Amino acid sequence: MLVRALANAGGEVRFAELQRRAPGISRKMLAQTLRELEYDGLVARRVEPTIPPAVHYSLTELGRTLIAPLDALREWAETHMVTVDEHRKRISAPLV
Amino acid sequence: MLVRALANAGGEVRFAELQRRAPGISRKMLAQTLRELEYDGLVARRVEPTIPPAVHYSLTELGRTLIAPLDALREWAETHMVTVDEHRKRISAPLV
DNA sequence: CAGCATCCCCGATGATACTG
DNA sequence: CAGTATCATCGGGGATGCTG
Repeated sequence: MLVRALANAGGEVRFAELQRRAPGISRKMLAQTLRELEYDGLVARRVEPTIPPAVHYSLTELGRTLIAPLDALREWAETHMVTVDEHRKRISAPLV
Repeated sequence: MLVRALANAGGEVRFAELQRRAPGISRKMLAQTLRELEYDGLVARRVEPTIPPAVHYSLTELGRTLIAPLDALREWAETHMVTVDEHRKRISAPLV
């Protein structure tokens, strides 16, 4: 997730760099999500008025409070995905 | 969320009861989601072969391990939603 | 570089009706 | 009671192209 990508970066990250850190996300969704997160006050956006412009994103203090609960979830997923997969196979009734 | 509704219930809950505990969710989505959760091994389903049938749902042990991280997130939301709302108003550029 | 603007499509979900 | 089947919609998101 974006918040994790921004957290990993530590400080500010530029748009393109963020895209590399969030593999699979399209430019459109990246831009859109960043706008939402900025709107919510979770992400700060800083524009350097050069040509071409350089835009830097970072987590706000509020955004950083989200890291822990989010990581808890991610860790749950990592720890239990194997178990879940095994259970799915055991059922062997491929749902849908 | 369903997991929370099941957690609240403590033990087994029947379909209709679950629907009451998860307001806003349609019968279709409830049934579908329950099947997925069962498939993943997070939810156990027990059918009493009476007429009409009585189906009982409950969290498995695996399902219960998900409660904590999920609640952490929910609590984050409850604690910070006010802040987020305030920030949105301060921006006053109604996004979209 | 960092986005918008468009067009387009498919899948997720709701509404409704039927059943063992 | 506890679903399933069918139909219709609607909007999220991808692809592409343009621009300050």
